[in-house]
Amino acid sequence: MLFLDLSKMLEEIEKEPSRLKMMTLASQILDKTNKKEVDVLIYLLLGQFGATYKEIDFGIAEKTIISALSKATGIDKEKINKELRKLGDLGLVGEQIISSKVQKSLFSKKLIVAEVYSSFEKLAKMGGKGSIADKTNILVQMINNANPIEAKYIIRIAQKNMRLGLANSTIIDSLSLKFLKDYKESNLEEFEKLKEDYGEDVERYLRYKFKEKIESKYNIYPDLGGIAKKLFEKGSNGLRDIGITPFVPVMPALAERLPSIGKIIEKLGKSIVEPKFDGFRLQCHYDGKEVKLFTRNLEDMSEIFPDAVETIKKSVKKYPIIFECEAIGYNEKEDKYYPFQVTMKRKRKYDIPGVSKQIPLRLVVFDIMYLKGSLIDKPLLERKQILENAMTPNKNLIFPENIYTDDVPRIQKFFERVLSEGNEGIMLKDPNAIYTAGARKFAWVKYKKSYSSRAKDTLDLLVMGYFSGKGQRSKFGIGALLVGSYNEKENRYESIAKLGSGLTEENLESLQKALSEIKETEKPKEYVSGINPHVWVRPKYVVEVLYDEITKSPTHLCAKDEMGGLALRFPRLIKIRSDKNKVQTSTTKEVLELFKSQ
DNA sequence: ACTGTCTGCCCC
DNA sequence: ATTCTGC
DNA sequence: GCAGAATGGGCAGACAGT
Repeated sequence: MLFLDLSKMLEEIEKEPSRLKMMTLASQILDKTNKKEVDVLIYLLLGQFGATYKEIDFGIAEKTIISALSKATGIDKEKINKELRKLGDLGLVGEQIISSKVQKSLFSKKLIVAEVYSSFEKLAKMGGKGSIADKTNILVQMINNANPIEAKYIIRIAQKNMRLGLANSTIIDSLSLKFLKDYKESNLEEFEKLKEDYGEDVERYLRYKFKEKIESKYNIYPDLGGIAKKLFEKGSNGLRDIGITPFVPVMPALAERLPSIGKIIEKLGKSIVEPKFDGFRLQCHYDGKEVKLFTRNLEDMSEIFPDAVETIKKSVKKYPIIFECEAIGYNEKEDKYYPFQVTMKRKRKYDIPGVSKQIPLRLVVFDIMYLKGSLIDKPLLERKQILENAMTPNKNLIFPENIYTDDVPRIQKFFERVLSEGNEGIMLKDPNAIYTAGARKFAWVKYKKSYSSRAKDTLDLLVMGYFSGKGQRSKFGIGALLVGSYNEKENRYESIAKLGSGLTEENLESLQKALSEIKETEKPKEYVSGINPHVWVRPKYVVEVLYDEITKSPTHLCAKDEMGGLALRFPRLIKIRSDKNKVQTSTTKEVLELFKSQ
């Protein structure tokens, strides 16, 4: 397939707001391809390279692409940056620049989809001294051979962000639609018979059936390209032999959120309540010999946590097995867990043995998906029982404490105790629910302090500047704010966070109006900040900000004299406090006290 | 040999 | 991670 | 309510540049 033809079809999808129509358009692309290249096509649609669980990194992103674009077109980087801030997408910038440079070299050759893909594969493999220049050159070559539309999508592929408004779920829809059409063509008699039973809804019914089937396979074999290929090769039979397999990761179940314990119990009834630990999630596979560990995003971390591997080999008695745990750095001397920032240090390539010793991992095992066969369709209570019989706990591998109840005050007490022990919050689980692989369902609900509508953990912070936005936000010229606290002693404002979550279009519109009138060309002298926003503004506006935690920061400078810098974890806008002025900003002293009281 | 910048379907 | 928006 | 797309702090690693 010509890359130009694909690009034109992608543009159709991009313009289309209705997901049903996107599905139809995507299935038309599938109609034009074959079993040889369908996997590559699916990966390109998703803006991903290879199966979800073994994706390839490019090692290039915005800055390198800007260099390439500059080198390919002769336009200087500053100009490109300016355009980027205006348009909010490098792909659009590339498209615009190429289209304004009318004359295209006579020698430019037509791009082929498979060749574009393999160029990126080649680029991904490069490393070492001079490799950034080499990668840049590959991009330059592709851009030089590209039409404006092609350039747009090449750049977006490089960023792994296609901006089509279509992702996994709609691709699965389009596969099921394609599948339905094929089925109709080859089983016309059977189809007519079904039509007698189901009437005009027969197509929707069948498509939904196909979708469910593909989705359930995807959730235990997270490779849409591979699945599409099997479908193209053998039709629905191609999926028959896909089952949960040790060493192929399962899509993790996700938790919903609700604003109070009462509401959760209303929804779930009597629940299993466990602490929510602040480490990272690990999916563990073991066949009696080898152990493989996958993160929440299905990255293979087996080499990185040798102590966890040993723990599993020592404790797990039954296999082949797939189970799930939270891995947290554990301070043996003081018998408590390290904060997340410390556990994060374990995610490394070098000095693994040294840091393993310094920050040993404890595995808190909470679910099981496989033991000599799939368990994901069994209810949680049954899975828990199987899990506890499959391994022997010890100091490095434990089962979480839990209560089984619908008594809200009792859960509240449990919640508060668990918080005081340094956990993030609690998880409430429906004892009868299956393992909802790949889905955020009300089988599990998480509850943290910051979800409560009564949460008073907000700060009133000064807007010090703003950053231009990407995509939808670029039309407002604002993507995030730089906010800070007031240091009374030094009479200055100190940055504590960037704030980009929680901003509605209404917020953005009013901020755009208000901030445009107080722009400063230079950083105001009463500001202290380690990072520079695209635009500084005079001290004037105050915003109310919710957060989960105050952490020591290497980038923000709140309380820099006392602590070297503090920042907010998960900051989000609650409201613009137009009733407050800059004098009413929360002070650095208050922030320090809150930090110490955590 | 050191430092600063950029990157990561990073981890959360 | 949290949050908003169009469907 | 789903699916998608905005956005956060902070860590180690990989290069580029000096």
